Amino acid sequence: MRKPEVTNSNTCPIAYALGIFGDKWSLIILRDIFFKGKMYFGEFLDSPEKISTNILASRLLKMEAESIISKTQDTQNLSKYIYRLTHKGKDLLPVLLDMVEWSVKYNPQPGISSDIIKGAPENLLTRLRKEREILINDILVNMNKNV
Amino acid sequence: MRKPEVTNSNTCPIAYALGIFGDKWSLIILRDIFFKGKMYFGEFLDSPEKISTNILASRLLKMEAESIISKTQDTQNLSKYIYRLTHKGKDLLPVLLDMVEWSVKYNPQPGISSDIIKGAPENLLTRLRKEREILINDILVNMNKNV
DNA sequence: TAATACTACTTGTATTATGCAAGTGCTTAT
DNA sequence: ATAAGCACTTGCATAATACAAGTAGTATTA
Repeated sequence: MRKPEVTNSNTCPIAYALGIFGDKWSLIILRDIFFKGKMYFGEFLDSPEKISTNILASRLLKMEAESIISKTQDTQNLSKYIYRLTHKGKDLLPVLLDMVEWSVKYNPQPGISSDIIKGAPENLLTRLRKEREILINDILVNMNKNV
Repeated sequence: MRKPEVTNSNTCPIAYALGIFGDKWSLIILRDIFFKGKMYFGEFLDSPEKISTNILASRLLKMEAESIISKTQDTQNLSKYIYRLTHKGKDLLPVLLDMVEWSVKYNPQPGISSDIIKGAPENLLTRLRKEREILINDILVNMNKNV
């Protein structure tokens, strides 16, 4: 991987955002953190999309460099590292939720992504539309509770 | 380019969305349609991001195949084609707006993306938060008025 | 305490996607 | 009739990704 591109602060907002997380794998990782509560390198490898180790490493590095996630050593097991969302990263949840809402509307046979929102799969769409703030709070609160 | 991957209807909503528009160039094109009012192949080539013709052609084809955009011949000039958003495509505006909102918050020196929203650059953030529905309507209404 | 396994990576190579320059075919203006 | 505009396509060099294997530090097991 080459040196992570320094954020171009002179581009338009969309281009700025795309330069940071506008690729498939970064968003898959963010999904796993938000909706699946994942924190470890090995957990990200388990996703059905099958990200490879070098790409995962490069994306984690880039998102850490962009202050979207933080990396800390696991005090319970020093060979593991914990990846968490920063505030800047948590603020990306609306983007992900809009994608979910759009997909639920247009994908004929959607699987449920929000595994972390237990017991509320069928009314997800309703909550996305009418209880957005509450839903966002629920996800953020449940995220790091080792579901 | 290889045959556009058939939409996998069994994936999670995020993966479904990413499979359709989850790459830099598709979203740049959508930005140009939503915020710059672009409609022609040649107009998309003019963006500062400098998309190349083969990539532009492949993305337009894919988004057309996914019913995000439609392609019609320009009756005023038969050598030109007009690309417009379908309803499915217009429903992606919230995703783009969330990206703008996030970028405006975290990019120290943002350029203004919403060229189409004239006379309201400084209170964009306010509108994004408090008048979202009105803003969405404004953008969609102004989009195809050859600004 | 030595050997095995776990965890987070890195490295090398084949494959795929992208960037760039040039060309093609149809339409329109001169 | 000729040239210019427009939307592509094609060929090739370069860059990104996928896949398999290897490495180094920590933890577990015998």
